[in-house]
Amino acid sequence: MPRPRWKPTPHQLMILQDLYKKGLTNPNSCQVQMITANLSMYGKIQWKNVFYWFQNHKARDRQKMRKQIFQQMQKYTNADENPPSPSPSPSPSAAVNYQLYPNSPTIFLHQVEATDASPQMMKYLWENCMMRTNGRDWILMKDDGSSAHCSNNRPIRTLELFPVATTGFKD
Amino acid sequence: MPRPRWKPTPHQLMILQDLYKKGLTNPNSCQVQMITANLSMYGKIQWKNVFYWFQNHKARDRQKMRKQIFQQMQKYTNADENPPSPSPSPSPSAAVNYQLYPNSPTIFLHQVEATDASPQMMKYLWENCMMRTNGRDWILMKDDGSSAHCSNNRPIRTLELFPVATTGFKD
DNA sequence: GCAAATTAATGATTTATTCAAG
DNA sequence: CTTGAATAAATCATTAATTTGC
Repeated sequence: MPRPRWKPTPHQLMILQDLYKKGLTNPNSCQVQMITANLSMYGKIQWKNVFYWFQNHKARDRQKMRKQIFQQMQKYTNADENPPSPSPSPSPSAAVNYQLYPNSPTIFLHQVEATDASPQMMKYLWENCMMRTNGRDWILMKDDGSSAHCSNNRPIRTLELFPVATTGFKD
Repeated sequence: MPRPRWKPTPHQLMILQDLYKKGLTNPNSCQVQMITANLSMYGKIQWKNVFYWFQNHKARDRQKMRKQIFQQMQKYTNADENPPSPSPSPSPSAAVNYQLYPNSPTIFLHQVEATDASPQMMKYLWENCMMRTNGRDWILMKDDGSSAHCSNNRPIRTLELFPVATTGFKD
């Protein structure tokens, strides 16, 4: 009865993590679409899977960071014995400077360099998304994961722009 | 430079409010799509406009309610003079029972009856969405509002199912 | 009256929390 | 316990009301 959840293949996961590490933490819908298209070569995947992955990854990264900071603070406040440093007070309160709502500016792709996510993908993302950053499309996919062409006069072509040759990766 | 915001026409607004009042406070994506299709007869509109409208409307409804409750509490605590009722204490703390995360169950459409949003719409929503409540689609539209057919083998037909005759409403 | 200045509404986004599968 | 999925809350940003000084 319950629909099975999507589970990224190792290769898909690696690409996602790589993109994230390279600075793409908040992809717009166009970028999500491109990523989805690329990753779909390695297994069934939908737009929303990618979308949620970035949402969750960012949130939990942040969570982890907060937790660390909290632990640091506790360490400093609890341990009355030799606070590790007498240098100009890297005080606990400094840690609170962690910015909660940075209103993150659009991440530009030149922050993202060559990656497992193929240079072609980077090129495509740059040329087709960032160059018209104002014209964000909303791109749709059917829930069953079928490739759901979204034709608005001329269809949006995506997959054929990515390398089709095998990468030697096993899923 | 800034893209203009969508503004519901009076008729669109009336339909939205009507649906909301009738109990449809949390439409799923399929329902949003159907509503969008219907409303697009009365003016340019996109999927996300409808989606956001319900999100915001619900949130601000809730906000208003909380505010009222707060004011009630203040009234009771500040005014030492004759608390209006001696009945089994409709105490302020009772108000706090307001459920923050009700994990709202899917609103079923039979809660929604004949409405300004045309019986056809209701029928369609029921037959095409609720009957396969597990198969929520993600439906997409281009950001420019163009009608962006989403063809997955057979195209999704929507508009022609709604009445096209004028309703006598002025936008 | 009537604009410039403030404030209230509300559309659009992002972040935080919660639910639930595995 | 981890993490995909979904909803709620917080925030940003633009437009409409409204106020204010002339």
